[in-house]
Amino acid sequence: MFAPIETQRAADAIIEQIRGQVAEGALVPGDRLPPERELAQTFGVSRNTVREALRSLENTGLLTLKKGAAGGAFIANDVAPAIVSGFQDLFAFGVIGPEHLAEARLLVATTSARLACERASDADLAELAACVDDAVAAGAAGDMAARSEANLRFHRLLAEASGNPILAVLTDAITGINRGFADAAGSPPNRQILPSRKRLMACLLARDAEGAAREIAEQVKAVERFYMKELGRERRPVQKPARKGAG
Amino acid sequence: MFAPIETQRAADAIIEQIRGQVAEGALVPGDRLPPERELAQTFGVSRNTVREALRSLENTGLLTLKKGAAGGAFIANDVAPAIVSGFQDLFAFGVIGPEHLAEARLLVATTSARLACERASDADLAELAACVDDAVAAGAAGDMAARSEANLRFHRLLAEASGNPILAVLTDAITGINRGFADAAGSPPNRQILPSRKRLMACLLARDAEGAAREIAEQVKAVERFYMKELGRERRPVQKPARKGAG
DNA sequence: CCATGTATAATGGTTGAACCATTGACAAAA
DNA sequence: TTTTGTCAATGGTTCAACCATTATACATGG
Repeated sequence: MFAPIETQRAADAIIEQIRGQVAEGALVPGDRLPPERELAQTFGVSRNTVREALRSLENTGLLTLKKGAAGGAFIANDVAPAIVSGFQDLFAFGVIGPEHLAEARLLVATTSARLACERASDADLAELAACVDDAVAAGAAGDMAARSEANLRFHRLLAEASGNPILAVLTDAITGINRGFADAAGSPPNRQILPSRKRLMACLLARDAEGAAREIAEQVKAVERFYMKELGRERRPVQKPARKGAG
Repeated sequence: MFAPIETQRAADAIIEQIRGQVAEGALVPGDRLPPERELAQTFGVSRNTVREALRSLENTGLLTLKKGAAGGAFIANDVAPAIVSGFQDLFAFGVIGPEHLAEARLLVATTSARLACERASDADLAELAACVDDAVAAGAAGDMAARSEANLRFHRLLAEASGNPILAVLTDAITGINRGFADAAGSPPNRQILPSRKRLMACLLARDAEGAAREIAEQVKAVERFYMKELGRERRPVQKPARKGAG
């Protein structure tokens, strides 16, 4: 008969309104919101409350706050970092384990490779090739950090070449978590990676989707094995724990 | 020679510290942070600054703020909603299009089905079966909203049964965006969905991974076609636009 | 003894005013 | 023309106060 009362915080209501305007397309990337003091008047709240809302939206990547004379709150569409840190949080909490990560990485990488075979433009392929060259050069120069960075970038480029931004975001998320492992364990030697990359590039150029998927799957698994060995950490296959209902 | 100066905002530094404690495992879900007033003293900043940090973390799902005597800031691990809304933002900005969504949905659903065949517990299968029954009952009762909800829940349960939480989160994200379509177009009739569900359940019980994947793929595609027809919206296959480098 | 109500204290939610720091634009001076 | 100074706009932060909500302890009445 009667429903429980739920009051909404002022800042949340502001967040909702701004999100709504974005969803409707009334606010597009690059647009600038009125100054905080003006927004406070418009919404009929204090400036602190407005700030809480703006800061939260900035934190999720929806806004960029710039100080100074021509500053203000600008609409950005750089929300990928929020998704990435969301996955990182899930990992930190143990909701996602290394085994889930490995499985997802394999899935995303093979799918990216398959789709990239169908859709990669010449420019994409050139970028991928250049990235491999960078890794070679960095390895030759002994710059391990740069080499590792190039190897991670390769996955990102491959995902972009797939034409599906969702895969690119997921690749970022997975890489973001895996970077911790890479920092701790170092990267596998180039002699383990580079031949695979060469073969993969050949598959991409030949538009051989299954070959490309197989190739990157092998390589991802090899890197997994390397981490496992280096860290002595057990990255066992997914094993479902007992669940709420029952086994 | 000299590097540009970058000052970090106080609130961001606080966010970093709290995130760090969570990542280290020093803070686990359920833990309670000191009151805002105390944190302000500890960090040597004003209470408003502390609040900005706490509010941002609450907004990402890392914290839950409870008011009242035994209230405070509690560590939560409910970050999935943040990931979901992140994807919704990407969709609102047009970074992700319906065609990307359809592709991802197909991928996630088929993968979930395959893995669920290997790993689903009896309890999982029972829940899935019960969910199908719910959809039947809701359909018979003419409660379209409940039926639609049950059908979406089926995907969620299937992803959970896969044993990989990443798939569950992605399912939530995709569902979150798709819900908009479902609200606008209504759901496909049960006669289109239910036979497929029955066949899928049979595959799951028989641990027939390929059959299950094929079955849900067909069904997802059928739903896509339904939306396309109902909304007159063109959900065309992924077609890469001209890119930065060149075509 | 138990149920009910009531005061109290802890805590987040909000306010308003003030000041600082940064930034860009424009004017003034060299 | 180039440099330098000034100024106004804007976010960043602080402080002090008060309100609203909640759990708990305590008193009150049956």
